[in-house]
Amino acid sequence: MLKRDFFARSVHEVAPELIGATLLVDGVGGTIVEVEAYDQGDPASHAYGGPTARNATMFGPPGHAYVYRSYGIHWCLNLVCGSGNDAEAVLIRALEPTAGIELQQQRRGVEDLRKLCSGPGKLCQALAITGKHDGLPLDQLPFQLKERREVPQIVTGPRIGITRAAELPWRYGLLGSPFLSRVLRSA
DNA sequence: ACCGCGATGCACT
DNA sequence: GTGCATCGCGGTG
Repeated sequence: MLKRDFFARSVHEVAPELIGATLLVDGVGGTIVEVEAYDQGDPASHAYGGPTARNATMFGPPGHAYVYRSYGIHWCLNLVCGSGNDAEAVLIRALEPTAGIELQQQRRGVEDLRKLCSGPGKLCQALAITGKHDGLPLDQLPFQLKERREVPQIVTGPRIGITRAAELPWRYGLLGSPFLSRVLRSA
């Protein structure tokens, strides 16, 4: 299990190490295959411009979940990193489903495994992550984060769906995975 | 393969 | 009022 110390480092160290780790919420989830890093002073980050009610969790201690509503419809999950109060977080963008697949299919209304968790909004729907998870510690139920066993091959590229600082190659993916939100070519 | 759009909430100007 | 760290659908190559 990943402990809080794991997250108490620069988001740029933590983000690539999350590829291959296992994320479960109430026993449902899979292998992390795609993430994005957002750091302090990043114009694309919710924390850019200082603390607000929405981003308060990002300014709190590492090892906690930051969950926000996206486009009024979806939820997105971040894992807070850094030494504390420095507003760094990793956006979880895609999983390869491995646990509770039937439940995920039911929640998503789709059968195709590649469509269950291939996007930040999709995986929150599949794992039933909502605003009530915002601020919860990652080393306690309902969360379970398991360290990867082997170092996977990782591809980097620009982040997705942002306009500011879009050129920064802070998206990390598992090489060749069919469960990514979009194809990732080396940058 | 890409492009446009609507749904819907809320932080911020 | 504007702009999103999105998704799914329908249109066009």
